[in-house]
Amino acid sequence: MAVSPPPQAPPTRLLVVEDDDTIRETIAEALSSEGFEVDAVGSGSTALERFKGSPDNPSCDLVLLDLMLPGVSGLDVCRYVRRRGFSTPIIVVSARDSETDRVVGLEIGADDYLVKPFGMRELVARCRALLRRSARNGDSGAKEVLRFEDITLYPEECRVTRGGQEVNLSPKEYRLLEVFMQSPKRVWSRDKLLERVWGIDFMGDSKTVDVHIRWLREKLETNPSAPTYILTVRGFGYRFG
Amino acid sequence: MAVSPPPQAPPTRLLVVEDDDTIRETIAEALSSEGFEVDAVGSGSTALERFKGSPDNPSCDLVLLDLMLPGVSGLDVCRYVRRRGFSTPIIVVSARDSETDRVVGLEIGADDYLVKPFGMRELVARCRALLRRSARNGDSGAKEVLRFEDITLYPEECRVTRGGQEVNLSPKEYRLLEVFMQSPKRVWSRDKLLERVWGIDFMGDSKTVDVHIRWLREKLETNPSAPTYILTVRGFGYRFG
DNA sequence: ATAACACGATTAACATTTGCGTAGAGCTAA
DNA sequence: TTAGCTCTACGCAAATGTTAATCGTGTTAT
Repeated sequence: MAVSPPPQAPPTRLLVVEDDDTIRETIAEALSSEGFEVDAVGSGSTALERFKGSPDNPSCDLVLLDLMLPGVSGLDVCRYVRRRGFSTPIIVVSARDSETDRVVGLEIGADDYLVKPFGMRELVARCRALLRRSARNGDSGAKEVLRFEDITLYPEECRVTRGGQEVNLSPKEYRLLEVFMQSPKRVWSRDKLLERVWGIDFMGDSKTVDVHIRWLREKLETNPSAPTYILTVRGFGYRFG
Repeated sequence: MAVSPPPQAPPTRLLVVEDDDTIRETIAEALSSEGFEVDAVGSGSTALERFKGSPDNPSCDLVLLDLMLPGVSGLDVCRYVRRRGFSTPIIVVSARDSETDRVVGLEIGADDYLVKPFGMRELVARCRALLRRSARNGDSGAKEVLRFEDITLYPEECRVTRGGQEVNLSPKEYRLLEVFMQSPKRVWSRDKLLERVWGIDFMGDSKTVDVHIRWLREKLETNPSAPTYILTVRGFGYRFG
């Protein structure tokens, strides 16, 4: 397959729910080292907080859920998540090994049921398989059009307009703008931008960002030397809006 | 007013691939009694015949695949199915129990890996869970004629015309055009196209896409070097329209 | 206030990537 | 066999990305 594409997509976010500190850490580490962004919590109630928002805007892309939790059990979490309308993929992880346990877990809305102890390679493979399946169904593909004042960015079409006029951006310029528009007002350091747009393995100078910002301004701003969209925050970086 | 007939959903069709007659019968019976339509075959080569058609017209909705088959192995079947671009859910069923076996199975494109012996209730639960997850794809059967300007694509007949004139496309060219026409304006990266048209485990170069795009333009465009249908989006991929 | 300094802006030279077009080899089916 | 399809390889040209040197401007210490 071709060279992996630059990180135009934000990293996949996994929620790990497990009360045993050792296991939780092991899992979190294994998944992090595979490039996932891991949010590891130790209780069901904390897990529930991650699903307070709208199902259209889930705070994670996949849940690893231990069943035997003190207080709010894993089954409760699963039920709650589904009842609230989230279709986030869930892999249940449990020491309970009976067929009935598995069936109940799956029927309650989990996508997979993995019995402890298990190997990290299998865990990762199952996560990947499930994410692959979910991605294909476009659950996560609902990229919304981003707007700010008279600027519009169409993620599906890699296209930007200002005041209805097409703006022709290079890939780096486009991704910079995309990152900016995904969180207006937020200040981005050069390093964070490099990480988001160029990828973690970029080894060059952070000054590179300056140049691309300049070019982006050239194409977006009315007066590139007195920008109104992409603002400089001296000593910190840049922000949009 | 007449009573409207109950909206009858077509039954879910499962393909069971298992060489052991007893096991195959047991599985087929268990699944039939759950309301599934079961197509049980005893060899890999027979299974392959079920995937001769177009990925948009799969002959089944889920595959239960034994790995240890005489002749064409289960892994071969899985690989073939994915390589041809089918996204049909696959549950691998195997006596092989090592973590490596499972990881390989999942990485090759299976959605789940179930170790023999297993209970029928769990099997059914896993089928249901997987179908539930895949269901969002839902539009199996839509098969509408796709039009854009003077180009028309007839999915049922795998046929394309431009200005009423028949355009003779190879399978890859046809699939490419089909993917494009299913979402006009949308930008497709080479990798995404490989995934959609070639299947997830295609191991070749993404430059391959370029060449097929070239051929497609050759047959579709008035001036292939100045395309008006299939446009290049430098740094991102291609788009239609 | 002003000089020294730090940081960002700007530009141009240079390097790399990307896409196009072509040719040819491997494979399969008629 | 021939013919069609698929994939890989290579060279070219243009677009894009990176580096580095210089210029401006705001900040700070004296």
